[in-house]
Amino acid sequence: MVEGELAVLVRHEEGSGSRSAVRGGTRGTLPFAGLGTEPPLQTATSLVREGTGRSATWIAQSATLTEGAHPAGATLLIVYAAVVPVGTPPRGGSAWAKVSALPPLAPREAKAVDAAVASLRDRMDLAPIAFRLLPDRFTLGELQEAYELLLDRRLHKASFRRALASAALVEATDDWRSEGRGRPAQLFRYSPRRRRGTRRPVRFELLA
Amino acid sequence: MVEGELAVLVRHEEGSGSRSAVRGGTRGTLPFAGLGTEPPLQTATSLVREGTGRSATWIAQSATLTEGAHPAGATLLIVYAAVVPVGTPPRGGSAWAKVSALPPLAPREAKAVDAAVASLRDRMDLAPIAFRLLPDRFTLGELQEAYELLLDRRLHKASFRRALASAALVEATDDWRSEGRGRPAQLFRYSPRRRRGTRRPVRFELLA
DNA sequence: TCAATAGTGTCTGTTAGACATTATGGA
DNA sequence: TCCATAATGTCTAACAGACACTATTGA
Repeated sequence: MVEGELAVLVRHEEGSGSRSAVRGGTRGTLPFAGLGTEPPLQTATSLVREGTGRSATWIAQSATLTEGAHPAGATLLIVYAAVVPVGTPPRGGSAWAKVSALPPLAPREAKAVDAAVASLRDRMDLAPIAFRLLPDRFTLGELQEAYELLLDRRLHKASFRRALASAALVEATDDWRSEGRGRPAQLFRYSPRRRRGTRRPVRFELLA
Repeated sequence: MVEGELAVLVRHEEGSGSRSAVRGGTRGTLPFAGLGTEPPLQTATSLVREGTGRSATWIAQSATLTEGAHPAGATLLIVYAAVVPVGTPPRGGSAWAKVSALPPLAPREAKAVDAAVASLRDRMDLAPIAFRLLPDRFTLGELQEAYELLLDRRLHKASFRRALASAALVEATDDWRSEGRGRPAQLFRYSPRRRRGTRRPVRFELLA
């Protein structure tokens, strides 16, 4: 997450002659490794470590793509979506690129980004992904922003906090953070207490 | 769907000597084809046609597995979940096997079934999967059974119908079907009218 | 007439969203 | 003091689930 937007780790290609020069900026590539003997989940985990110096706070397979060209010449691309907290600095010549302002990517890599973002959105109400985007301690405003980012819509503040409180997912700390003008916000920690209480009601409205 | 339960198309292996004889019944294999030049979605679509003689009413990629042995010796298995209406007869030596009573499968194929079922359950409220399990015309009781099967829980009849009516997803036909004793049930057709009306509220309760 | 199943009407507790108000800091 | 932001209390409309009831068939 960068400036309130989802961001992806990209490595900008070395300018290898005029061939790789493309209108709209330098080309980028996503973290990639060939399929070896180890499980691909382990490979993905290592790629996160190499690119950020820390472990992902959430990771899952998103899709497997076969259509479109890939820079490394692979015939098949297993896509993983991994999450690290906001503010994690990139390492090893990589950089964060907001998903709304990606550098030019190979067609298949652009699809990979779409699939990864889609899988975050699809799974966010089955896994605490929003919390994984935040540091250990956060304000409720920050948490709501993370949810709004993943849901791609505005939420009602009072409703959001009521539902959060009734789910007993966060624990207040004694610290407050002052951010410019207004009243300081209390810092919270993710500390789930309940176990799968209510079941979600059937929702027909989302069906085509 | 067979007898109110999800079922998978399996081909029972020929008894090739005592080696393949396994306690618990003959071994089975899932529909499979090697990765060729065509997109795997197209391969999956063809496999459904070969196994059922008709096109899938819904299909999507579920997972890509690398761990565990696979009968055809593949190093990697791209799993697709496809749906056909209840009552579709198997073809070409295949048979329907209820997911609760599968024949012995290779470890990776057992995982494939789990992944396919999980992807149906995960996506059912974003795609009209329950309707795809039913024939063109169905009773509301049958529809509710399909939903209960996918949700793995009982639903309240009046609530189910109220929500369905307000979503304007089905259209009544003039036909009724008498099934044994009681009052005949009216037949309905899937005929969605609304387009993404209400948004689903944030659900914290499902998060660990 | 009885039994069994389909379909509905009504009530109630819960809750999402709107609105207003208080709390607490900086300028 | 004013302003900006956090946090919270109250009201209301919507709705899920419970229950009871009517409707319509076969036995």
